[in-house]
Formats: sequence, C-alpha cells, structure tokens
Amino acid sequence: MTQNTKDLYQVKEKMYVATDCIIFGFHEGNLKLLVFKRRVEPLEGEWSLIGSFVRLDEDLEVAGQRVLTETTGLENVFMQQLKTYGKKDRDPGYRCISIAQYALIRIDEYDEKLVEEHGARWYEIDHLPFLILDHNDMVHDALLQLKHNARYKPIGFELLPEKFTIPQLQSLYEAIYQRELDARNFRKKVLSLNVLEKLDEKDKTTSKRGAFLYKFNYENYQKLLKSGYNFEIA
Amino acid sequence: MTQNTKDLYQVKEKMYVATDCIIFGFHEGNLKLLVFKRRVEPLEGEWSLIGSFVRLDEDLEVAGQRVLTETTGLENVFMQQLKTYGKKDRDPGYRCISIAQYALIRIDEYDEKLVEEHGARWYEIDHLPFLILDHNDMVHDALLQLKHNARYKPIGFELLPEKFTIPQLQSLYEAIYQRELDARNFRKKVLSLNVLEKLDEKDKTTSKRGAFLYKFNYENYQKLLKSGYNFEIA
DNA sequence: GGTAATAAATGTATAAAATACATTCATTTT
DNA sequence: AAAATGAATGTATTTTATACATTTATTACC
Repeated sequence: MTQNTKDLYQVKEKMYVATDCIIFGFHEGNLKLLVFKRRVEPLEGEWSLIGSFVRLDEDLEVAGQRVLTETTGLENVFMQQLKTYGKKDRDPGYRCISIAQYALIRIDEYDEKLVEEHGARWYEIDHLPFLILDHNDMVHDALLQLKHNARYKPIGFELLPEKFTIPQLQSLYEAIYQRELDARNFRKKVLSLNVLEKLDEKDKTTSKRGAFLYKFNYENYQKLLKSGYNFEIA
Repeated sequence: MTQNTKDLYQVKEKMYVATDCIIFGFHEGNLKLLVFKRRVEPLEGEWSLIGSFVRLDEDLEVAGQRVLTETTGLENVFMQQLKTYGKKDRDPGYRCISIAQYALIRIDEYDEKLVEEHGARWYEIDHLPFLILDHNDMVHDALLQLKHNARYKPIGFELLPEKFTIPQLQSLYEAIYQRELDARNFRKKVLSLNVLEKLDEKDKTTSKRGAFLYKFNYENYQKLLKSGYNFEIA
C-alpha cells in the first residue's frame, strides 16, 4: 500500500525543497564565508549561497554534503542543520522552501580550482556583499548559532587544521566572539578541559620560539561528557 | 517572469512538506505532551504528533499556528522551529519532509472539548506511548532543545499561568531539568535577574500561608539583555 | 658569537558566582 | 490556643572567572 500517513482529507500540495549551505572558513585570524556568483538567469551575476534542490531519493543531509563536495571537493565535512526558511513568498516565481545547513571547513584543505570553477570566493564575515533572497538572513542566523554552539560544543576545531597551536585556537575564538580574550586565562581554560593532546612538534610560522601543536582528543571529550562536566569556552 | 532562482539545469522535483507540532504543557509538577490518536488509515488508532501539510500559500509558522488553533483553540501560542526531518524514507508511500515545531502552552487555557474532539490527550513526558514514524525522535529532540533553551531564555513562563508563584516556577524547572533544585538558591537566582514582578496577591491552593504571585516583566527582560547580562537559570 | 627582536608560555591575587545547609514565618485547621 | 503546613529567608564555603606582568625559547642580524 502506497499511502502517506497524513490524513487524507487534508490539502496535499507539493512544493520545491532546496537546501542552502552557509560555508564558514577561518584564515589568518578572520572568519570567512564562501559565496558564489550566479551564472544563470534570473539574478545572474548576483552573489548567493551555494544551494541545490533536494532530490526525491536523497536524505536532507546527503543533499547538503553533495552540494559541498561539488563545490569544494571536500567529503564528510562538518555540517549542521540551521533552520528551514519557508515564507510563502521568499522566492519569486514559485513556492520553494529551503533548509539552511551550515558547514565548517578547514580552509587549507579545499580544492581551490573547483571553487573557482564554480565562481565562488571567500568573503570576510563582516564585509559580505548583498546576497540574493533571504540569504543574508541565513548567514546572520548561522553566525548567531555558531557563536552559541562554539561555546558549548567543540565545533571550533572543525575550522582549524588537525594540528593547531593554542594561540591559533584563541584567535579563532576571538574571531567568532568578535572580542579579545586574555591569553593566560584562555590557555588555562581550554587545557583544564583535558581534551587537547600536546604534540612534540612546534609551529614556527608566527614566532621565532615556535608554539607547540595540539590535537583535539575526541575520546577525552567523550569522557568529559560522561563525567557530567560540560565543554564550555567563554 | 516566473522563474525560480535555483539554477535551471538542476534537478527539480517537488515533494510533500508537512509540519508536526510537539506541544508541551505543565500540570501538577509534570511536563506533558499532547498527542493524538489517528482516526484514518493508514495507521489508524496509532498515536502521533499533531501535524498537517503546509499549504502552498502559507508561511511555515502560519501552518504551525493553524494546526495548534485547530486542535486546542489557542491563538498566538509560543512556538519555535525545532528541526526539519528529511530522511528519504521517513514516511512510507511517498517523499515527505516535515518541519517540526514545538509549542509551549498554558495547560489551563486550552479548549478541552476541541482537544477531545480531535482524539487528543495529554501524556506525561516520561510515559509516552509509541508514536508513528519518527515522531518519538522529534519529541526526544524537542525535549533536549527545551532543556537547553529554558536555561538561557525566559521561555519557561510560557508554560505557566500569567500569575505564578516562585515554588511553581521552581517545580517547572525541576520537571524540565529532571532534577531537584534548592529552594533558597533558586529563589535568589531568579529574583536577582529582576524580571519578576511581585504582586499583592497570594496563591493559597498549596499552603495555609500562601505564596506570593509574580508576573514576568518583559520590559525588564529587555533591559537585562541591553545591559549585557544574560538570562540564565541553571 | 653576541645581541636584539619576537611571540609563547607561565602564576597569583582578587572578585564574582554557585553551592550547601536549617530556621522562622504566616496562615489555616482543629 | 495549639498543631500543622508549605513559604520565606541568610550565611559561610567552595568554585570559577577575571585581571594583570614577566620570563623563555628561538631566530635573525650585525
């Protein structure tokens, strides 16, 4: 029997379902967003988030990952559903709702050529151009969500290379929170959580002395959660 | 020109879009959920969340409010988008995604008759029946969200009558967090936020002495936010 | 080879917030 | 007038957040 579970007497009308990706990156102390320039009418030449229609045989998350892979070459990227935008007139022409998902990518790993081919480029988060439709709203909401989530969940690490220094991590949090943090207190706090693993290597690109590299330790993070403590970096 | 803004070469397929409401209430110290018994095939007789297809000419939020009004008689209820459920096979029969929204209602205000007419009833949150499809997942996610949000935003008040006592508020938070709180510390904390307005009335239904009634003061809450402080009840 | 330059790394004292805990108070009932 | 009940209150202690200045390891330069 092929019958949906919604009541049959209800109005049933199909609509277009899209997904749009808010792609964050972090480079040289700045939070960045990947946007792309439309190459087809309507709105050709306008800036926009990268999106796609969701296919009938495709999970929502899969659709998001597909979009990301098509434009950046990256697979298994950190991505999280943000919100569904469904104002009836949000898209002129016909009814289309969009599930916005935000992605955090390691900016050093993406495929530059592929990105260029798609007419995409990185913008600093506070120098964004006007984006089509409600895409600026999406970015605004995503940024709020990122600020909130980075505080309570270890998602910031998704924006850094696998090996990173404490000053780099601090700089990332400063970019996300848009305020300066005290180096001593920051270091004390993150190390107290016991989720960073100190390596025997140093990064010497920013200082003569060099800064020790660390790795996020997922197992220890699980232990932290089980012990009832919370991850929190303010 | 009626043309959508997604690229034209993309696959465009329409699908059904529904919304499901996770309706929370609070009564006699217990968090409750309003569920309803299906009266039509398929899955007749099974318990389910209350939902509806979203109409082509209807905003998402409007659809949620419509569902709520139809079943409870309440208008302008507190409602917030939770998450969109979009696994390709979540609904047997045909492709249908659902935007889950959760509502907080004052359990003393709803229209009992209307609710009964819809075959609905209240269940305590930890004695829920099996619900169809992914509805139990939705409830689970909504509960997590409620726990989180009640801590950082003054949404708990949506579940209480307009006038409430501090012990009632405490009891609500105990139900949400599923742990006991210290009466002295709780009172100290909520009063320190300066968002409760003490009234000259007492509620004497639970004690001989009676407990003073309070009202949530939205203006003061706005002041709190502007002053840079955060609402937080742990 | 010594000196200057640079960012990394570290500790402590103070203030603020969270927690633990027991008694008195106002009112009603008998 | 005495008993019973839940409401209301204060303080000491622990934990956590904040503010702040110096030393260290290394490289580059003279």
